[in-house]
Amino acid sequence: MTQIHSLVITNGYLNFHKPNDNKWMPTLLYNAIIRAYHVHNHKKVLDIFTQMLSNQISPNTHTFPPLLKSSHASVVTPIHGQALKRGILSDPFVLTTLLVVYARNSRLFCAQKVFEEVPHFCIVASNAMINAFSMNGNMEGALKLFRRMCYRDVVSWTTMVNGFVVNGEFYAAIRFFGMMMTHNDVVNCLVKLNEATYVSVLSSCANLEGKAALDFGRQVHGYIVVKGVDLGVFVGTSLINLYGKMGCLNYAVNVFRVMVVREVCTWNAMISSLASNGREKEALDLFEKMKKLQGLKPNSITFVAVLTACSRGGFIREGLKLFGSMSSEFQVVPIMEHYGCVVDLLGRAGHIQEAADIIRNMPFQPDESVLGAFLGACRIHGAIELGEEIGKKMLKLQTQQCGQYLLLSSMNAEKERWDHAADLRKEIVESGIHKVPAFSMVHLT
DNA sequence: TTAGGGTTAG
Repeated sequence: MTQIHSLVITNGYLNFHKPNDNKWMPTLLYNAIIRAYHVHNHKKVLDIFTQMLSNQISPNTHTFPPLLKSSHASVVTPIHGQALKRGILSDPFVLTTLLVVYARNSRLFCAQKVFEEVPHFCIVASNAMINAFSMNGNMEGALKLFRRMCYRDVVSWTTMVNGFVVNGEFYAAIRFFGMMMTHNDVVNCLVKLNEATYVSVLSSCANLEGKAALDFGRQVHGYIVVKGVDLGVFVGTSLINLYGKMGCLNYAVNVFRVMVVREVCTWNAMISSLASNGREKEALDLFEKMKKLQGLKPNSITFVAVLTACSRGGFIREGLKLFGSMSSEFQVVPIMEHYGCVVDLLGRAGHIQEAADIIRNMPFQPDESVLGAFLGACRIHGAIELGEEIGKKMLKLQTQQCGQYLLLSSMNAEKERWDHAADLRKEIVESGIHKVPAFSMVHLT
């Protein structure tokens, strides 16, 4: 990439207008380079754009989409200004990209303002705006716009279903999918469901508990089979995830077997399913197979899955070995989740000191998930002093989840250290953390 | 040459 770039520069194409050249030539070249950097090394895109301007080459409508998508949040507004200055702010491609980028940076109001500038009804911009609302937690706005649209396509419907999923409204997602299936748009074959639609609805089923969600997911699976939809990576992985979460391991294995193309995420879903259904050893075997037979490179999520398998299966040595190999062998830098797994791994087995050492040597501050795993272990194995040290740290974090503090308090109580237990409860109250009252629900049909 | 929706962990 850099070599091609240098070649173009040394040939002088990017620096001046040659008299008889097509005057758009430098713009086209810059656009091509910006697009290529956007894909391969997006941090350099702004530099190239600056260079373009300093060489007095005019950007056009094709310059802005990859430039905006590569840019840091802090430069979106100045680039917006540039587009305005260049008189290309009525272009739907530029406007839609701006809208998407503002929404991605949680600037919903700016996204809405940009959307209002789109001169005519544009299905792509409208769908992008629906997504902007959903990603910023405003499903009401998304629904209002969806209803107002003069026509909708499969992306409009799927974006709505997915919006409910990312906002945790799984029942609403399933209901909306049901509406979609009976709507004229679909019934009259104006809109054909695609992989993304199935993925969104399967994901909402997987996030629910109970037989009803499993049955619905199986119906969707049946529909996919009847319609002769190829089991692509996305749909296949979603099905494995659904069956794995629902405890139907055999179904998950069957889907995994018939899939022709499997990517890392597919293997991750299968490894996780095995790990969470009591087949930890098979999860680790599959991990070996993935590396050796398929030559695939495990990613961050793969390691969460295998470390979970080790933790649940009590494979301490294997787990520590895997954790140690992450950076050195696979260039995967451990993040909070991995530390959580290792602390859980050691803690469950009663290696409290080693778990504490891991926490002390973390390159960043542990969060409540890591400390919580440790505290749980301290409680089970009666390590009161260490538990207190970590518990105090958690109080300093001032999170609003009180479960773990109460756990610490009960630890003291169990050991009949009532004064400590009482002090801790007092500290909890003073730090403004509230206990969420437990509740149960009865579903009336 | 350009814009919109999707899978995997806890």
